[in-house]
Amino acid sequence: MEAEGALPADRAEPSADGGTDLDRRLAMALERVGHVVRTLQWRQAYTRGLSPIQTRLLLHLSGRTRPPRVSDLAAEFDVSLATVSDALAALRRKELIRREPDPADRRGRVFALTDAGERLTADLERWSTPITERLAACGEADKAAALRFLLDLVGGLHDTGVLAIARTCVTCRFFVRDAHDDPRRPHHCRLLDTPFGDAALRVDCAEHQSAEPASLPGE
Amino acid sequence: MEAEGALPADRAEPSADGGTDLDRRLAMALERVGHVVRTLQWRQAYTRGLSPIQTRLLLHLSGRTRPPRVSDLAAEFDVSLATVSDALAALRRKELIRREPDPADRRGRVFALTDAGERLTADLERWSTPITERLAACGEADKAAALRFLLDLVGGLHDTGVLAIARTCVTCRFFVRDAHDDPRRPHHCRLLDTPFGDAALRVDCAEHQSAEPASLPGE
DNA sequence: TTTCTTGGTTAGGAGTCCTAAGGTTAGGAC
DNA sequence: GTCCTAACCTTAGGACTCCTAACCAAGAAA
Repeated sequence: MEAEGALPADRAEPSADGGTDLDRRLAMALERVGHVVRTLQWRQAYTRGLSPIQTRLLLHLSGRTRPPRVSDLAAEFDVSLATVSDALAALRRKELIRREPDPADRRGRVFALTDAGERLTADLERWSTPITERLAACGEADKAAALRFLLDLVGGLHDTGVLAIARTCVTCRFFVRDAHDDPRRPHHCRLLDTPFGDAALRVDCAEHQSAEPASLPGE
Repeated sequence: MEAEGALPADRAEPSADGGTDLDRRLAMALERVGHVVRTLQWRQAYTRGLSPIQTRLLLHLSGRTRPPRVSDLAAEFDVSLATVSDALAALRRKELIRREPDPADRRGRVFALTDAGERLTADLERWSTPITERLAACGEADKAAALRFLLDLVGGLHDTGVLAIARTCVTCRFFVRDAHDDPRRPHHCRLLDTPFGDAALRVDCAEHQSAEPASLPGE
């Protein structure tokens, strides 16, 4: 945690090492939030005898339409194959997940929750209740703006290669930003052929298809 | 990662397990951001031969006015004394930090960066450049709103006891929200006796003093 | 076939994180 | 002053994360 200057700065002065003061404080705020998320997930998992990555794997497995492979999960969590393989083995020992050869290519293995895994996962999903309870007090417009801001940020970081995986609207080829005049529902999803607003932006859409040429100058 | 419904929902329908759909998606977005922060810090640290908690300790030590004790650091990072003690020992072996008995109470130990530690820390602080670079493209008003939103969230979670430590304006006894009519600088800091706006909100203020009775109904 | 390549697993090592069991120091009681 | 107890920290032991490197197994190509 970096220190802050002696006086509150509210102008955007470009500073010595990259980013304005506001930008750096915003990054610090994101770090604080990240810490909260980590802590909440950890607490939820610990009492159930699970480790952080095991929890994240279970949560990810739940609600996937098609079961992922080891390499998918490694890319998703930005860790090595070995690490995921290890954690998956632990979950298999606890009989929370099932492993099968990928029917499409029998070198690969795909994973799915067992019934016990489903039940536990439903419980783990409650890690966020302290946050959602707190959010209930916030204004809908503020929340929609925050959602859009955060997704634009992760979308941007995905485009610059920082993040390997991002299945959010703002990186999807079906997404058309500000396609409509209606300020309530400016965006458009070409897959569902529906207009929608910031508050409906998806974080992790099952139908997501990457808009690869996002970094090209033309189009 | 929970799955999302088949249609984009932009109304605030209270859902089965706590929180509206928007609230849950916002929590997921915060998780994504947390993942990005973790990943960036990890990458910055790994090539320097440091582990995540070692990095966080170094960053925290830098720019503290008074050197913290082991128990302070444990509370800060929501881990046990043993864990911090361990990581501090590793940093001491690498001669990045110095340990001394607390002059005020010689049971305690206080820690400060060595010169080598200072130099390395200046480098580690650059973990956030991918984020700040991306933020440079965002509007100042959006960033100020996001900063305020995030700090209100961590402030709220601090009040409800989820987070032990929060040295942000919104939890400080010197902070008066919306004290002035000027929409550019509505808030007031009673310590510095200065009005300021959302964009100047601090994340980790050295002068912070906890506003304890925040949870009381009266006042 | 034989070879190359890709997808996973396993082994070994450093580090995180816990609980439990020491060692010091501080502050009272006597 | 001496003893006791509480506070602060360190160490030990164990499960897990995370890496790299070495290893099998199955598809693809020669």
